[in-house]
Amino acid sequence: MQEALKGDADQMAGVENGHAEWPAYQRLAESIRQSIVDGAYKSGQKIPSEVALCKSSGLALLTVRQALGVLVDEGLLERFPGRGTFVTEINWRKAAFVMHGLDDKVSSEDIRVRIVCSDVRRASEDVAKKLGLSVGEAVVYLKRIITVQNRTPLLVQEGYLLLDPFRPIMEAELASTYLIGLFKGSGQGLIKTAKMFIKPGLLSQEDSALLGHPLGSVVFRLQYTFYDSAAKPLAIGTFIIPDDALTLSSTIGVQIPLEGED
Amino acid sequence: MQEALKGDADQMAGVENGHAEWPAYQRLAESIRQSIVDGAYKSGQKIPSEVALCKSSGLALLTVRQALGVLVDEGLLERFPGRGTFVTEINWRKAAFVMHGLDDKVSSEDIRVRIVCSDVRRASEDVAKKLGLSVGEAVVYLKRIITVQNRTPLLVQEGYLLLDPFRPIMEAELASTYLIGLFKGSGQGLIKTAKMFIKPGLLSQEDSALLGHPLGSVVFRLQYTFYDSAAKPLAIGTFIIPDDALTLSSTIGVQIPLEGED
DNA sequence: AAGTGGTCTAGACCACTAT
DNA sequence: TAGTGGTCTAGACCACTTT
Repeated sequence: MQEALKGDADQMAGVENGHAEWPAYQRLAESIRQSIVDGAYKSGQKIPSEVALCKSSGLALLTVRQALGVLVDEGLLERFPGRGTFVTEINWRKAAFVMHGLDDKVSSEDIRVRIVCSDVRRASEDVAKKLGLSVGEAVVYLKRIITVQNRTPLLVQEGYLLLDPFRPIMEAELASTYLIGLFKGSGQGLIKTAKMFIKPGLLSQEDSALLGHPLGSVVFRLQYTFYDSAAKPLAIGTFIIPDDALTLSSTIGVQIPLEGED
Repeated sequence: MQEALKGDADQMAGVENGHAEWPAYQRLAESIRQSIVDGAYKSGQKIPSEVALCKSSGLALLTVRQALGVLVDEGLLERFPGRGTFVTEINWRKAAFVMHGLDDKVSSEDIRVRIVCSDVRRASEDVAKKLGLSVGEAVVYLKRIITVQNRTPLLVQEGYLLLDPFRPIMEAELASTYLIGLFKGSGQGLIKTAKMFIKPGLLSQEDSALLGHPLGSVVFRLQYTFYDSAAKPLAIGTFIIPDDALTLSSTIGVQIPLEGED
């Protein structure tokens, strides 16, 4: 029924599995992807319309749209109503970077959280502004160090939490791996949004001692703000992460498997 | 025809436009999003099935699926065949960071590229490995500084290109804003993939002079590898970017508009 | 006016998971 | 066995862009 696809089938990389058939929309997506790689569809140029692809592939409109959707998600295609579908021109400045190296370690069970310091402080101008408080209001200051068991310390966390007078924070909660646990009981106030920024930084004397890294090493400074469902900030702070503990990587254009990294 | 949606309509934030009607799948998505924010659908828990949502909304299956797809893309929902659809538990370690501050500046037309140094060198062990060459083969070394007109320098680029004996590189090409121009003529060899890593770094004496920043400032080091359609590396190098010229930011969970940043 | 993508319907069969 | 999401069909109307 779909003889037009037979030609595409041997362009596929993953069909050799035998009894594991790939869905039609994936096969079509791979076929178009190959046309982009080959240069048949050139960067910035228009590719055949949905209807044309329906005819050439023998697939239904929705299936063709599904295939195109895959490639749009991959950033290979851009679609414009009334104009057509175009091959995205590669642009390294539009890259999105994902974090590696932390999740596998931190999500493992043998994590230890050590509280370096925790007390109630008066909000400084900066902290008050970021937490939506008045200067001088009470906040919880927190400094913790997170270690994978039997290993060198992974990161330092330093930040401020809202002080909820109706629910004092327990010492045990402060050692929770997931900061979210801190806000579980607090009324509406579960974390619904997190905003983060990454900046490069230098290790301070205190933090270099805590992390066992040389003074003046370069680090990632991951600044966060956690919000509740009413978009009210609940917590701000910074994760201080040695550069060897975290990788921020990105692949744009046609995805190719990454071999050994350094 | 779709009276069940009327109740959702006033939960919508963007309907006040009047004659600009929102599509049904967006309205349903917003309605589900609100249920997550309100806590009606709790983190990690299962939400009603597609069929149930069809009935309660009066929409067709595909439209419901489209709405759920939106929320999956936003990272609010996760779907598992045979089990159901669940509210994603928020996890800051799964964040993806996008770059700001460069694109608006670099894409503007008044960009100047100044070549600090460019010559043919013998590939070192490291360069040879990354470009897939043998040690000692000839490569083009390149150091450029990129400036927005009448402003302080934006970034320094330092890297190595494959030397194509059939197509000598022109001086004018080396000043191209888009490095891709360098590979336009070179046979098959248009850039099809870019892989990048971000690390924190310190400004060297030479680069601090070029950028007009104090020695020892912290910077982003954006390491890149550009590949052609055969996954052969064409160019490697590093963009050295002062920390005030680039922002890496991420929002996870329910998206809320970001007000003034610092 | 013709072409394009965006939205939407009303069905269908399948593989997988939980019971 | 029942429920769930994944895939797929064959239509339809609309807003928009280009000619």
